[in-house]
Amino acid sequence: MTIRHLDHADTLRLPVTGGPFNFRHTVWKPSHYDTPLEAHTADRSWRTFRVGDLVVGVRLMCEDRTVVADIYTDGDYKPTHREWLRTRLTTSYGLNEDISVFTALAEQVPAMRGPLTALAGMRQSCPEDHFEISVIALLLQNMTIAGTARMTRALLAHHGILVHFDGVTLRAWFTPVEIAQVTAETFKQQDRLGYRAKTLPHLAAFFRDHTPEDLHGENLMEKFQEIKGIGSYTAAVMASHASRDPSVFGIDVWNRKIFARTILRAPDADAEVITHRMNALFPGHAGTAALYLVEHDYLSTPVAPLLDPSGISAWNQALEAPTA
DNA sequence: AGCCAGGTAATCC
DNA sequence: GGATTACATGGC
Repeated sequence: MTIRHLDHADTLRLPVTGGPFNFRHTVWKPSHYDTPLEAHTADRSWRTFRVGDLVVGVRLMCEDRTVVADIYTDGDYKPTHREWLRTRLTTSYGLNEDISVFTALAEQVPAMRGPLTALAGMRQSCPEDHFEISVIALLLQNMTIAGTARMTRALLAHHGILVHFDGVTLRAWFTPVEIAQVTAETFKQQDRLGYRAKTLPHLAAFFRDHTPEDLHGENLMEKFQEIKGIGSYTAAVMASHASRDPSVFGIDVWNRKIFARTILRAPDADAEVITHRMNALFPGHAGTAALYLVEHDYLSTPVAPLLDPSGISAWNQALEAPTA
């Protein structure tokens, strides 16, 4: 179990455009389950990224209308990496996105009053790339959050990269190329993915052979669902998060009840009814509305609460333990 | 001890 | 077609 120590290599100052910005609720989402990929305190966040072969640790803070990203790496950091990271971070957290159209629509909907007030300026976040978010969506299929978190830890412990930077210990994703030769049997026996094990090699091959850019828009969604084990939910999570399509959201048995309760004032409802209602209320922005409804629902009882700064060392020890 | 979970595809009428 | 069921797993 080797650990890689990443050194400070750069500081990026990323301007925020497009109206109000809520740093904390953009970078840390109350509904997101705990992973070794990131850590958050009240005013700063740490997150790992892959830039191809390069492994990068990022510490994020916010000064007024600027996100300050300190970059840590142990590789050969080149100017192209700087530009790639500038683009990746700006896109991942929607720093250049204008959500005023959504806000104007939401102000007309009583059910959105609470979410808008509490979360004003929150934007979609997806530090994962298309492959990584697809793995997460795959692990969410028909599984409890505890089970999804367990499988995520197993995959990252066995196939990811353990890193230490700026006083925190985290893991970084594997790339499609790095797990291309891992068999479904290994994912099943070693990582305990259950029936999802069969899908992961296809996911890796898909994103090894296609860049999301050359399969844009609906074409990507359609091609993606040709993979056995990838259905409308997993594809929608990829589209709404990594492709950042504000009109799309994946419906599952969990958020379905949240939407039914908040929008339809019912304990539950058919997915088709919810989709129709959300699209009618928020044409072109139903995905953003879904994001606000879910995060507001979890704001008072977050799945993975913010760490106290003194809690970071305990976090580190848990990850560095051999069984992590 | 069972259920069943932030789905999907195969099978059945 | 739409309804029903198997799929793997382990936390509660």
